[in-house]
Amino acid sequence: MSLRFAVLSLLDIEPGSGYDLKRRFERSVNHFWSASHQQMYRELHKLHSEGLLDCAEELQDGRPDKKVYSLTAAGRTALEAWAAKPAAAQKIRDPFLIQVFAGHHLPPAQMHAELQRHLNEHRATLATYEAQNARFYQRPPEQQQKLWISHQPLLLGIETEKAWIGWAEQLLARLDAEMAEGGETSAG
Amino acid sequence: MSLRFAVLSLLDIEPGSGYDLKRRFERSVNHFWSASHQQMYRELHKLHSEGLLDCAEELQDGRPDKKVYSLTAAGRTALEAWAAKPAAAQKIRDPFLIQVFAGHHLPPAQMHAELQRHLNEHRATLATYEAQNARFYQRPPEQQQKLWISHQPLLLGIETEKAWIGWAEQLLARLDAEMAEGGETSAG
DNA sequence: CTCCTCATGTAAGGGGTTACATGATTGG
DNA sequence: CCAATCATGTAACCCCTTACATGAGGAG
Repeated sequence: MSLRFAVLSLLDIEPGSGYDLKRRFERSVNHFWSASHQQMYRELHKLHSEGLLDCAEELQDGRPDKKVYSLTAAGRTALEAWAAKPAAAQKIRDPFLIQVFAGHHLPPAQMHAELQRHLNEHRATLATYEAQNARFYQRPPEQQQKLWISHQPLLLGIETEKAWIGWAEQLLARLDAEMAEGGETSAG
Repeated sequence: MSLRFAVLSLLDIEPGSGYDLKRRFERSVNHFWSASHQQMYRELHKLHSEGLLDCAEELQDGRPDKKVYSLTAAGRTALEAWAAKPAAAQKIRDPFLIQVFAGHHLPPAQMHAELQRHLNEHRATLATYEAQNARFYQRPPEQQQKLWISHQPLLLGIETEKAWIGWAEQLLARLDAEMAEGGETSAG
């Protein structure tokens, strides 16, 4: 039920094709939602068949034709109704944490390597978030004021990544200590 | 693919029925994974049919009989193999953030109320996590040492909830300012 | 008498992933 | 020649959610 409203939200800002949407997902809402192109196309067909979207075929030469979707009045109504509807709070759901939970099945050195790999990934996503954030603050002030609420999820993404990184660093330090202890010949 | 290993991890610690597992999920791994009883039963059947679990029917009187599952040698092998297998880092995926992103469709007062509701929920889950954490530190030291790695996901849960709460408080403050400004008759 | 706990399941539908399929244009 | 970009789709499968179904025993 969430994807359709993410799609409606983006098409409300600016109409576009499935292909366009996929890229806009990657560039703008990636920090709280993602979807494959198949999901996009399926959802667009559904929304169109339900009368929430208009579809205009745009013929191009040198390039494949595309279908540009935009909200109908019913689509806008549906979006507004949903925006006001209370939703349940989301909980973490991270497969890697199952691995950590079962971490005693792994030698500390290997656990350390895995964690380090994840830490690098999270540092990289933090960097992209901060770049996006910096770009936001380079926009003209009136745009910043208009878009400030849409910008808030990115700030949460940044804080969450920082929390993850802090946690991983502390865990790595502890694993280092554990390995040093295990590797010692006598002293305790 | 994740549920099966969460199930194997818990049954590796102690065998149990589907019903048992459901409760153990709620009490112990709830901060990073959850599942309904239907998922449990389905997964247990599958794991059993694949030879990763043994099943012993335990007849009880005064209560319904139960099926107690435990790992086979193949199950333990599968669990260990999976524990060593690199997994992709998880990204946030929160429907509420789509609502925030589309927040301009909502009057600030209503947005404020919704946020406050979510904030309360997150504060409540933080409280339960901290209670769980306190209980961990009341265990005997040798258990703490043995289980320290399995305890780490809870620490991440706590940090993540704190980050969420901090973010929401800052957003609420900003919404307050916004509403005060909008409610003023002249001064600005 | 009603609700809760214990204990297991079926069925239907929605959401998401992965693989396969097509076909022109541009860049190295 | 190979790869990437633009652009849309089908098919199969798995995972998750929700609703429905059964039935005994204990607490209020």
